[in-house]
Amino acid sequence: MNIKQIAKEAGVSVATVSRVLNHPENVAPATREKIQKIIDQAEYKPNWFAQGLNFNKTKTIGIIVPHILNTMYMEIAKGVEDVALQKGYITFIGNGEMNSNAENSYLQQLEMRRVDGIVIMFTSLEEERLREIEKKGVPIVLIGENKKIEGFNIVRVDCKSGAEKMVKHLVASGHREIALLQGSDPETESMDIYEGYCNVLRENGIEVKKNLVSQVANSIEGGYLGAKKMIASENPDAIFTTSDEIAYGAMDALKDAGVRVPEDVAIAGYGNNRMSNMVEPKLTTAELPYHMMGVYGARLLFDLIEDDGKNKPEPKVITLQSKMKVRKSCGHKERIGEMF
Amino acid sequence: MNIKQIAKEAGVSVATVSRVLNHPENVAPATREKIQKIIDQAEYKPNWFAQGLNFNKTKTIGIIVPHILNTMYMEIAKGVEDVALQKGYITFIGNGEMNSNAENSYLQQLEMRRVDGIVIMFTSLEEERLREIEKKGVPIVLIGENKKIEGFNIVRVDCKSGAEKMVKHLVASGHREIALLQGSDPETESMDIYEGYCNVLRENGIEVKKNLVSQVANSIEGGYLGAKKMIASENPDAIFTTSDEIAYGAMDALKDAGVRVPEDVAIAGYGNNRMSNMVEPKLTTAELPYHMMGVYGARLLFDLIEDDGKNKPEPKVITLQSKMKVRKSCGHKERIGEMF
DNA sequence: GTGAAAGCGCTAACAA
DNA sequence: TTGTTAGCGCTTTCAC
Repeated sequence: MNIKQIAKEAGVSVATVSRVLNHPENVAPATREKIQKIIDQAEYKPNWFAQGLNFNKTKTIGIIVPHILNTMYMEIAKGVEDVALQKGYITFIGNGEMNSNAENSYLQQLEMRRVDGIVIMFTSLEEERLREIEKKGVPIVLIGENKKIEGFNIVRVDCKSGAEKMVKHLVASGHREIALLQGSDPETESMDIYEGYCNVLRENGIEVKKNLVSQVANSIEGGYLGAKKMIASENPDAIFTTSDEIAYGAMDALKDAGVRVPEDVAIAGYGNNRMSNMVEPKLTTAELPYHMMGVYGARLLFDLIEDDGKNKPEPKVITLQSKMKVRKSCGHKERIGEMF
Repeated sequence: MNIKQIAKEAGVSVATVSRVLNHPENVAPATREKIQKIIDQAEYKPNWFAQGLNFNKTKTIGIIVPHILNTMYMEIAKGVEDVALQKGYITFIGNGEMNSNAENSYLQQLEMRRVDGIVIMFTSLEEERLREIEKKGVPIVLIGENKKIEGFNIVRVDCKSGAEKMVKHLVASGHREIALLQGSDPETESMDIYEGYCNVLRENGIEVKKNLVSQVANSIEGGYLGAKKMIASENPDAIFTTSDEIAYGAMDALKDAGVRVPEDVAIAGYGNNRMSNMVEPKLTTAELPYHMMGVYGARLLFDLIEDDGKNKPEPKVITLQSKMKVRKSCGHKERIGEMF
């Protein structure tokens, strides 16, 4: 069913049908209703391609996530999607696979398919590449910081102060030998956490010991191996990790080594994964506002998309804060952050 | 940059340019190379819409998942995506939100956007609706069974025999008062598990007690509440659940009630979530071949897409088996299914 | 208020 | 081997 058939059936020209679709106010009520009725009962939908060819808009936005199996990224994506859907847009979710190759080829696909905008999370792409896309008129918003990239609209989390809160909590709980298991990606976040960690230790007159800081893979396995190695040579009384997954692995390593958590060693994570109040003991961690990150990111994007292009506004930076979730793994008596 | 400009620059007609794009073998090598060079350095990409208007193909497939935040569904989706990407297709992932309304509106979007095929997981849609889409020429493949729907290509898991294996294991471990916490969706799976559960009990001369079977929400919370209620009135020595999430909740409820797992009550789940060997005690469960479900689903779909349409083959049903993961929550001595 | 027709960028049938 | 041109389905300008 196409516009021609509708026109024929209604005894009007295609132009008139097109008008009731796009500018109904310019059509006489009687004709409009007659045509609309035919459209409705034929369940006629304008051809997507033909429309695109004219409008050059797809009402589609692309999202690139570092990893599709990571719930936190998907929560951000859902935030983006929620806003997009509400605006009548649909989203492509692409798996960045944590490497710039995959990101790149997905980006190319999105570009080819003429998406109206792109949200990229924790990208490992070069600034140069992003500029290229942007220059072609496709607005880009970043979620998650990357120190090597500047001048884009971005939603970031203040990891440094998040880490500071956490380390302060550990120090206040009597810990002094605080180890840091640092995941390698996202790099910027990890480094910010390191900074916050150092700040608070120094403020409290605690020496930052090189041996207590260790780089590990950002995964359960990475945490397991990192913690195992750490306790083999050092005697931390607390372990702070840059992700909850690392913390899970660390917990398991301690358990296997017969070290009690939190009695012997406290553990604190970062990210508040869904499972962090299911592990035993429940994990103290910092909650990131994932969904809101997506929502804000989408809003930034739509500001760009809906911009008439005349005024080139300064790129905006939205900084969100994380929130402490104190649970049992740090030995706190109360169990804040209940099951539900 | 469009095909006309390329043609002009190369001093040929648009047809020739179009040919080097689509049927390069029909172009004289010299012209072909000259044109190709111009295409390359101009980074010319054919207009998506114009191509679509001619081919009426999008090289896009739609995936509808029940819930975007559920890793298992996303793993299946990744299986689909892996195959699709390899074939040069890109995927839309749509959030079904566990209800047919959301599924429906997403489906409509996919249809409008002329996707070449659709994979729907654990759908709650009516068969009627699916037929409609199919009739419009969009191939559909189902992943996850729905007893109310028949006659589609489908990938399913043999949950009944999976449940039988599990209950046999529980019985063999000396349990007789085996409770079943049954999540309400996906409904068919849940009912198949129930069937398997009954079968094995009967085979072993164990009465199926109504009070030991309880319907709960398919979530951690559902499991928590269900287990809490169950142990308030009954004395099960094992609890089998239709999902790992329910099992997590049940574990927590027992813990809160001072009941030891597995010493007092064994717990077995279904699904082998990523966290199931991180909870304490590690959860005995059945592993479903998520990724393969997606891969097989995609293959079925591409069979349909690539079909010339002449022969209408019988819809295929692919049945996959789950695999026991025996861990500590059932009191088994060995810890099969290690950390990694 | 409505219709005729040009044009969006491309493909492919037909002609040369 | 290459060019000319109709046509994919729609929107919109320009006339009436």
